Formats: sequence, C-alpha cells, structure tokens
Amino acid sequence: MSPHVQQLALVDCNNFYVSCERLFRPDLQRQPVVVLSNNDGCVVSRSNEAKALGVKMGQPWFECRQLEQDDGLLALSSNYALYADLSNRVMAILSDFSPNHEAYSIDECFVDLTGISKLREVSYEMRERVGRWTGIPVCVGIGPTKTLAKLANHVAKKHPRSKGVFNYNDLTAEQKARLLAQLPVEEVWGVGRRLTQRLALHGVHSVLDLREAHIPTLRAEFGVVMEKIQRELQEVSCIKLEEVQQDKKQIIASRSFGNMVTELPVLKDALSTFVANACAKLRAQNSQAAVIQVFLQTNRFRKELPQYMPSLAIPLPQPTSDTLVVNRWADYLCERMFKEGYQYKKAGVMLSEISSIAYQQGDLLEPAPAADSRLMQALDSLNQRFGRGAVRVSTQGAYGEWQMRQGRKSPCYTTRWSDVPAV
DNA sequence: TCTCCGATTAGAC
DNA sequence: CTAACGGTCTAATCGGAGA
Repeated sequence: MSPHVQQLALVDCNNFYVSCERLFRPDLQRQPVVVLSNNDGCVVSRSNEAKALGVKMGQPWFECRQLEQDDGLLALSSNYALYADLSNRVMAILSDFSPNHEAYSIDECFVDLTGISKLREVSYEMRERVGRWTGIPVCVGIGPTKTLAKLANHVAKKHPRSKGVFNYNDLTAEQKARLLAQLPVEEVWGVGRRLTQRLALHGVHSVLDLREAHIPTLRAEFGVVMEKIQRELQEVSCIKLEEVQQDKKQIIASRSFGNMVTELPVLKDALSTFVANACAKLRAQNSQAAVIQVFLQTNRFRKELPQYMPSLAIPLPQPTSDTLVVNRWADYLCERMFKEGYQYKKAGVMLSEISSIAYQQGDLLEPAPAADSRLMQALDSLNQRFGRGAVRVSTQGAYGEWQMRQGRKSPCYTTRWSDVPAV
C-alpha cells in the first residue's frame, strides 16, 4: 500500500442512548429497549431487539406503543446529562490514540491513525478499551476519507464477521468495486431520502453508480455538495478534520410543550427559560449576539385546529449575551405576535449574528454595559456548581403547564449524587 | 444587471 | 388523562428587493 494513504478511523457507539441506559440496568440486556426524544415524542435510539420488532428510527411513540404490552418493549425518556457524561469519557479514551481527532457528534469520533504501526491491532484495541473502560460497545471503520470511513463503519456494524472493525484501505480495487456495488446510495453520508429519490431518476442506485457518475451532469443537477461527496468516494479528501470545535454561528433554544398553551404569561415564562439557556450557551463560547428571533407554533399535526406559526426577528441596539436584556426583547417580540384563540404547542428563541466578545465595538453614544456581565458570570458559575436552573430570572418557571413530559426517565447515576443507589 | 438578504430546503444525529 | 409526532445546527440555493 502506498504510504501516503490516509488511515482515518470513524469510531461510532452502537445504539448509544440505549447502551448508556443498559450500563446501569443490566436487566435490559437482550431486551427490546428504546429511548424517546424530548416530551417522550419519538424513538431516537433502539436496541437490536427493538429494531427486530420493526420499530423505526424517529417513529412517534404512540404508533409503536402497543408493542409495550404485546412484546415487552421498554421505552425510556432521554437522559441527556447521562449521555453527555459517557460521551466525554469515550472521547477522552479515543483521544489517547491520536492527537488528531474530531468529536463529530455525541456518539461518533474521527481519529486519524495515519502512520501508526500495527494499525490492525490498534484499531481492535480502540474498540476493546472503550468497551472495557466504559461498557459502551463501539465499531471502527477506516478509510482514506471521512465519507469512506463512515461507509466502512457501516460495514463493520452490519457484518458480524468483521468483529466490529473494517478497513476499506485493505481492499483491492476489485473488492472495493464489488463492495460499493452492493451498498445502496442512501448509505452514503450526506445522501438522504430526497437525494436518493432524485439520484434514482438518473440511474444512480448503488454507491458505485455514484462514484462512477458523469461528473459535469452530476455537478449541474446536484450542485457542489454532491460533487464533494463523489470526490470523497474517489478517495480524494474534501472534508477536513475539524480538530477544534468551531463557535456556533446560531444558537436555538426551543421546546414542545407538555400541554397546549393558550395564555400569554405562560408563553413568556417558557420563553424566559429558553432565553436563559440560549444566553448561557452564548456566554460559554465568549460570544454575543446582534439579532434575536422568537417564534411561536401551534400543533401542525392537529389539522382540525386553527394554525398560526409566527416568527419575528429584531436587531439589538447593541450585541449582548445578557439574559436579562435578551429576555426583555423576547417578551416584547412575544407580545407583538401573540394572538388570543390559538393553542400553542411550541415556542423558541434564536440568537444570530454572533460575534466574539473580543471584538466588542464601543458605542459612541451608549456607555458599555460591562457591569452587568459580572452578574451573568456569577449566575453561570452558580448554575455550573449547583445544576442548571439553580439560579433563575424571577419569572422563569412560575407556570408549570408548558414543561415537557418525561415520565420514563432513568436516574442521573453519573452526574447526581442523590441518584446513586446505596451500596 | 448585479448583489445582497431572508426564507426555504436538505442533511446529520 | 383518552390524545399523543424532537431539538440543534450547517450549508446551499432560490427569488425578490434594491442599488
């Protein structure tokens, strides 16, 4: 093999949320288990046994709920504090294998193993060490580009013979072609449902079809994104490893309500919580926002009810990350949009035009409101020590109607002492 | 006619 | 309580407004 081929590994946790729950509930092993999204709305993680029962990713819980009685399917509310904590542990272990790595999502990490000797042994060791130290099962896919590493990971997950590790770079040209011909094009990273349909119209069904497609046609019909995907399949790296986490360019805090909301004060109360979360995220990356947007939504699935989905944005007089300042604007925007006679199901706040506080522009007319940032710093450090929501804006949480339903949540074993069972 | 901007679309997980 | 369907984020693209 030529020495300059990139050996890029994608390590992906198996059924991550379900695997996290199983760590503290050994009785869930070999049982059909799913984890639900916020508000216990949709299935977002499935054990293999749940997949075998036909439960689909993203399926609304009420649609498969019957399986609870019929087949012993167990559903749990999501416990993000637990998943984030375990994710951090997995990432820390993986980072020991290479200084060049990217935590791509809560359950996936790219690790650049180029130039490592005994690559085979090392990739098995990654899998085993994560399993031994955290109890989370993972699969490893290796390829010359991110897109092919992802595809290799898919192969590792699907074929038991691979024992959880698959290296695309080990294949001959013929073996590569044979493998790609068997894989449907929707398995490719960046090709979703819509693009799969459109590609089929052009006779592109397998990954091999896409790799070999006529380039000018592809570019004209599908744009630069598809061209990049094709180049990646041709082993030309177009998507680089992002080793440092980029600052968010946009921050959204929104939630569906546990019950429909009809009154303005309740909406404002919910929004003040969203503002607090969004501004805390903003401050955590040392940024400020210049535009705030608020949106309200009725339940789009209830077609018989009157629908109203307003959204309003406003440029702030000065960029800020101050919860109290943003909250006043959110109140104002909410009041301007609120209409009596609708049942609101969801609301949210979006912060955009985000910049680093390092570049704070001095305002010639208004004195800089630096004093308030001390209050926000105090608030952040208290909430960090005692848990999110320990210190709040006065109105926040006065009404309970909007809070989401989470009737099936497991205890916070790793992040809250009081939830750890006595030995 | 060109450019900018907001809204829309598509995707990931 | 007897209906019930997530939350964030990015990038490309498109159409209209305004220069």
